[in-house]
Amino acid sequence: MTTPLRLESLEALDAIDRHGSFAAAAAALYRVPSAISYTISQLENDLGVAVFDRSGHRAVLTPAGRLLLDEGRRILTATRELGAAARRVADNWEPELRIAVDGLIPPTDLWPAIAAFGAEHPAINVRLTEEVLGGTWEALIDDRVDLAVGVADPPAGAGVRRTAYADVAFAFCCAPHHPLAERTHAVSEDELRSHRAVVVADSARRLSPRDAGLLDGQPRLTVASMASKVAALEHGLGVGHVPRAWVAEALAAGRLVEPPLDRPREAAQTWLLWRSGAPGRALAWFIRRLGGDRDQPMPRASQMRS
Amino acid sequence: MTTPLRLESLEALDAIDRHGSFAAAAAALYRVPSAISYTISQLENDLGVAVFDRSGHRAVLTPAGRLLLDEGRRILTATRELGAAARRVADNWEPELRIAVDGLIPPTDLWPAIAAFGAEHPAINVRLTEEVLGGTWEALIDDRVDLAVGVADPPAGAGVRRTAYADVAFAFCCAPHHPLAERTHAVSEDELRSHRAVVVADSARRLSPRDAGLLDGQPRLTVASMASKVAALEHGLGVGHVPRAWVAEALAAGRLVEPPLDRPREAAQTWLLWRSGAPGRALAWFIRRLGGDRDQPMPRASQMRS
DNA sequence: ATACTCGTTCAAACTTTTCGAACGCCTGAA
DNA sequence: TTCAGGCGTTCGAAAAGTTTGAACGAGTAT
Repeated sequence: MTTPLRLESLEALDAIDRHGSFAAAAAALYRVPSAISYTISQLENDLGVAVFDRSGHRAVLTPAGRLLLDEGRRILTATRELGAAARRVADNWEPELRIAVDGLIPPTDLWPAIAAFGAEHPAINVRLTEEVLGGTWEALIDDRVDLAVGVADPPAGAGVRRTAYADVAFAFCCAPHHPLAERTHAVSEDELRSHRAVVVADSARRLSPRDAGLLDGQPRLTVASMASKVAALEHGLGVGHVPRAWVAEALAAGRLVEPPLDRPREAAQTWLLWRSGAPGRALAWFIRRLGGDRDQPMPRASQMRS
Repeated sequence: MTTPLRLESLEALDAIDRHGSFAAAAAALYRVPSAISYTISQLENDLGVAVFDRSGHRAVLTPAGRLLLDEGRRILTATRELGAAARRVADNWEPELRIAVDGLIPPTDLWPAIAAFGAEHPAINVRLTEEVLGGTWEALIDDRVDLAVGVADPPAGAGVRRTAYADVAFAFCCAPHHPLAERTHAVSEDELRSHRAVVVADSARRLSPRDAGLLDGQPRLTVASMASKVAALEHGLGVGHVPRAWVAEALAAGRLVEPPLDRPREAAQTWLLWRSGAPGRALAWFIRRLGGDRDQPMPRASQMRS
């Protein structure tokens, strides 16, 4: 139940190794050599283990001493880091900020912000997850993430705040060797229904999954992520709407083409969402960086579009 | 340079959380409540952070306090474990024992010994690697492992001790659909030369690789491990000698067959090897368990069979 | 109301750590 | 070889830090 080791002993051990002698360590720690001697013999007493071999003239580490030095340094580092982390928490900085990016947004969109944050606050971890449709919202309200980026039609819900994020424009794509690729006049909804659609599965675990604007009766290929959807489209496995940012390069390179559509899909307004209540400073940093200042409360359910 | 945290503070924090109140923690630590109060306020002073919220009647952890408690417990555990590990090292127990098993020996051969060791000494790590031919020896003399198991023809070398390990009998195998499978009369060396041999690559990184008793001019398929060799033989990719223990099951199940051979390969004597010098107690444990007491010095080079 | 528990504060008793001086040992230069 | 200088230990005295017990105010359960 009692700690058989004092941090000061490890600190002395570290200083001795770092400076080469008891005397030099004493100087470095603003203490007198006998105090270091005392601290080390106290360590040896606590442990019942010889840390230095004093048979020669200069004290030299025993194998056990070596282990204490090496592992002890890890403990010292962890301890200092813990102190610093506690101070950050008290200062309202989260130890880790968890962000979910919706499949609508290419994760690369966030890299500049994350890089900038990392440069400013190297000690705060950022955990990025990718979610789809309802999964993004669910991750937020289940407290699995602190910030949701790029949610298209946030359901009504108390306790969530939001600010506008990007407008996402869609491209209707298929592979160049797909039957629809040669079309010069617009494709009707009826005609579309006979071609397999590639859709991304809702990543919600708990809430009922939502459809992503699908025409009924259309055959589907369901994949797990937007990246897989793009790959499936490129391989000619079907057709589908994809955020333009995901496929700009593939369209330019000719790996995908855009058949004209009778009723093109409208751009979607997407949002930045976070739970209301006092946000931590890391969260505030990201909200400000990604969303600017246009924070607004979630509308009541009656005001939501379905 | 100075540690802004005392282990006793973390211990007090842990006791408070564990027992529910300052008073109960004091009792558990055989101290008086005011001493606990003192220790905690010292922690708060060191850190400049409130650990408990005293606005209510009972003190309750702040978020920073929660972090200190959770992470502090890890530090306490690591510290205690370090003390114990140092004591073991001083007592000549290695913190980790590294064992190389030669490809001749199925790794499962060692599991009973490793399981027994783990039960006796749960705190000592065992690292098992698999090597082939010269690689096993090399791992030992390069100090990448402490013990080599199942080496067939150890080269002469100072500074290595040995004791006999298993005799390994070989089976000459091929797949049932291989041309040699139907043979009823013995296969000559000449004839053998026209069939592809599956051989295991020597895992030595530095020393010149050794051949594994191969007939010159025979086409080869070289694989990385005995397990791959068995798999290759089962798929009919060639023929080869395999330690009987590796293929007993495949032979019984008919996935491999044994064509009769003109000159069957003799069983090989294998050895347990370790560097001479005072062995740690974990090493001694394994030597005793795997090799019994028949430890004998390595013969001089002139006495070695090539 | 009352009795109880909680956590804090304070001065006094106590324990631990640091200091400085003295010592013995070894190394390297003269 | 001697000798100067550095190393690490020991010891008593001084300083610093911790623990104690009593007193207190504040909340809770009866």
